[in-house]
Amino acid sequence: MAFEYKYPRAALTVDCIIFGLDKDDLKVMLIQRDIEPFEGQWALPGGFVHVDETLDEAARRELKEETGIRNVFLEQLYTFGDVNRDPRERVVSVAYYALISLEGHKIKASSDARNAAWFSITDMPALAFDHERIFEMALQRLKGKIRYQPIGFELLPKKFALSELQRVYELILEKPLDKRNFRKKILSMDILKSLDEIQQDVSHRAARLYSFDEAEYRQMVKKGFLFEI
Amino acid sequence: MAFEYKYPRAALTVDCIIFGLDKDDLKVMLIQRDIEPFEGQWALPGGFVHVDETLDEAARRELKEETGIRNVFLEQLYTFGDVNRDPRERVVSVAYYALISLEGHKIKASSDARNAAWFSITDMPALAFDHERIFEMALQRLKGKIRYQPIGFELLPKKFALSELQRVYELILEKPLDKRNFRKKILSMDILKSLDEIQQDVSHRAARLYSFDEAEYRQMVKKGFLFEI
DNA sequence: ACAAAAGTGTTAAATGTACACCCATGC
DNA sequence: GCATGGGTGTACATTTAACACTTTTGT
Repeated sequence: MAFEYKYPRAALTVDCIIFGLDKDDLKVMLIQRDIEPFEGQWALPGGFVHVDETLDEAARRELKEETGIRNVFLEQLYTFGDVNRDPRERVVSVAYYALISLEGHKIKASSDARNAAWFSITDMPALAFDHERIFEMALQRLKGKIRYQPIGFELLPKKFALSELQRVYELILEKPLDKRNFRKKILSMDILKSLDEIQQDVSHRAARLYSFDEAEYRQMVKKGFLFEI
Repeated sequence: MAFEYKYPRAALTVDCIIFGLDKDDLKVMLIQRDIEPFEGQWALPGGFVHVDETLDEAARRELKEETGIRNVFLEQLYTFGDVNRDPRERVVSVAYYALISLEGHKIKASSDARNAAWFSITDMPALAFDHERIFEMALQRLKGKIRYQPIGFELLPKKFALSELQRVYELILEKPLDKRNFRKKILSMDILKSLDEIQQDVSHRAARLYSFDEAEYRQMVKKGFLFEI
């Protein structure tokens, strides 16, 4: 069976930049290609958009297939449509980025036989296609967005210490932040629930744990609140 | 001649939200559809992406065909890919938004026979397809972006008065701004060139004209400057 | 002379920034 | 007892916000 059109059509794919926080390291999941073109090179996970699924659905499907993870932060980044970005034929790719925590649950890197691995964003290999450009744009988006949207939490487990949150910001913004000022600012927003729990298994004084109060945040946004670090 | 593929492929289009500033009115260009579906309804200008042009090129081509204008601010907004957004078949649309000034040069609304017109954003008709959603997102983007990127100038002629710039901000942010504070802030950034020219043909004291100093702005950004209103 | 918008400074309040020590815990 | 990070307050600097009158020009 074949499908016929009057004019040539581009193939449509989604590519995912999956950011995962692993202790003090921000990492990205890459897959080693096992076919030409760019055989053996690392690339962003992705695949074709089915004709009966939305773009978001396609991205979530890919994400699930590659990492087994559902219900994570996933947002459309940009659509890349240079004519020769794929040497085989015209391929337009809608890029998404996801934020997940690698702490606690082990995130499998790929469900099938393909070679997949996490790379620190400071130590990336050469990437196939225009994936370096996609990666750069994702980093820029993350850097910009973390300052005025509460997405830093998405890289942490549900329950986290303030110092962990601070480290997320320092990693992404690439500059040190003052501990007291950071705490003052983030707590003054009243979007964190202070839990009656503390860190476990640390070899020093255990920190109090907090969780992001999304319901409260939404309420406040309705009333005109603007998150800003 | 026909083109055959193993799997069904979505059609790929670009849609443009063309914002034009007309005195105190922010307007959007719409085209009245002359074929089904949604015949007679208003829609965003747009069309198919050719297989040998990039997405940006497709958007600029559409823009030129509809308004005759080149060299304007044009930026990708978002890609819309709901399965049934077009009742005929699967169509994925990459939306772009453009900012232009309607002052001075008369911008033709459409080059061909189609019925095209400018609508104030506060007085929009029902739109075809999911174009209302696209329009809403474009407005949101504009609202957000104008605060931290120097794009307000794009809605004005090259030479403009500070009060005109202020009105752009007031229109888009939907709130009044203090004249003295606004001037202080924008002038303190040193991204405006003060011209030795004044407004012509106004029936009151003529204001000094300014122009956006893009070269200077780029320099400053390199050194870490962040535009913010 | 009046209508319309241009242009101009000061003050108080709020916010941001810099900074250092004691505390609790595990080893 | 010492190493490690947790937790806390204040003073100063900067930024924002509120506010009203004189000037210029065209009619």
